[in-house]
Amino acid sequence: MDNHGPEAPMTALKSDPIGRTALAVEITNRLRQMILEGLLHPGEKINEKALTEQFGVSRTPLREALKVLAAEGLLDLIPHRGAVITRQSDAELAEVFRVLAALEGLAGELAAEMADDAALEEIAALTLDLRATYDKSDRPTYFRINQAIHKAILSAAGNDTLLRAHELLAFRVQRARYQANLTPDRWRAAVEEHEGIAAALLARDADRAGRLMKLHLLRKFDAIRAKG
Amino acid sequence: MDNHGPEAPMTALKSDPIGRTALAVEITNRLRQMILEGLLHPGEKINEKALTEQFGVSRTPLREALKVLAAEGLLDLIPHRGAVITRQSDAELAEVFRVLAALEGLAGELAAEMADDAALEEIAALTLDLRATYDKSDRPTYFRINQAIHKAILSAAGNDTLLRAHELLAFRVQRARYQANLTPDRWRAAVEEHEGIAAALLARDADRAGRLMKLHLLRKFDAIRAKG
DNA sequence: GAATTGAATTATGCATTCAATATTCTGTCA
DNA sequence: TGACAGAATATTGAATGCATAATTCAATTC
Repeated sequence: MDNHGPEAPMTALKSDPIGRTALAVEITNRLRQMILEGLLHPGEKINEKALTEQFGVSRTPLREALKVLAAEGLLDLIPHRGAVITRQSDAELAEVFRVLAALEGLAGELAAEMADDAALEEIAALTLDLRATYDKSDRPTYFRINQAIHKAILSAAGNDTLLRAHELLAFRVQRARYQANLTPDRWRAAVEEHEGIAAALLARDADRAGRLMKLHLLRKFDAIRAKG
Repeated sequence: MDNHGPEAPMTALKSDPIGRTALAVEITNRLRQMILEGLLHPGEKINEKALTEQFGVSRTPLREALKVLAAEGLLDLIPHRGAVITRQSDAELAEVFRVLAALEGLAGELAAEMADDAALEEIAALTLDLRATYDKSDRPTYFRINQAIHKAILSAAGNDTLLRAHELLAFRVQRARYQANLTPDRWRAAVEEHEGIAAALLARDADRAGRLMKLHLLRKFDAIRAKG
């Protein structure tokens, strides 16, 4: 698996081979990472000067990075008053999840329609692994495999636009660290849902795969919300 | 109706009352408009100097605007080589439409679930108007009302995240001017689809409203593709 | 003692300047 | 005539500087 993770989103289509990445995109990625990891707290105001000193760059590329992150919805740019990390209300979290559910539903649908057999078998295999980690109560590995499955389905859909739209929204809920808590009931149900999805994919039942993916996301959100 | 249109997307949450908009956002909007209107052609390279002279500003705010538009997917930023208007292949158009269909489907679903009666009745009324313009073969008005209905449903969904995600993708297909041609058959079918959607909304049948909206979009795309 | 006004400070918005890379032009050679 | 090498030019990337708006803080007034 590629290990660049969220700090290098696939936006970088044609970055030149050697480490000659533009400062602005480097800063964008670093800042996004910091926000996602919680080093910068929602509601917190960003001080340009402090960051330029921390990064050792001038304000110009930093400000360009801020514009990009604002476009991604991670920051609010308030005229003459600077950038503020967007705070996410419960209501907004609900909004985002609803959209994510629709997008992942579409991913399931498209994966069932268009993916090649190998991709679907890989997803099925991962789902077996998921069950195994559940049986062993291995939470960290479970989370990893769960992420891998979702990513695999998104990829199998073969729609970069979908991938990008999903990525943007996923950034915004990642901060919620919604995976931190998982009740036994929810855990069991989630595994079963995944098995249902894998089955639908193998059966090439696009409609069912889509519906199950969507439901899976909505249930996941219900579980998060239940915790408060 | 508010008349700021696409040149002032709802990103501007807290713009200060008096006309003191930042240059960078002004330029962003102007440039986006120019791209959407086709004044800047896909594949065309953007010359910063030329644009700074045209707008009468320095390169700094212009470059910030370019970063934002690149984040929106309207431009590709190639290191040391400048910005290029993204050209949309047929494949990409198909991708975007698929996602748009999912998003509008969600909008229909949410509108049926959450909108207040007044909003739904407004949509129903607009749908009657739509039928009337169809009967009169008044294409320009038809297009206007059609747009208004879609916008009204999106708004009725009461999900700003959905609205924003939709807006971003809508920008990208707007350039296709897919409304320019409309066969008699397709036109009739579209009106009927809209009536079905309005009925589902009034019946508060979220599932049906969602499915019909999604289908409506997919059919619209089929019609575009048929033309080539 | 709390509130308010105005000066001092700080931060932001934009323009300008400098540096590095890419592109174009010109002359030479095959 | 066409291809190539190298200089000249243009363009992009980043830093600095300046103007303006916002924030802070102290002094004054009620």
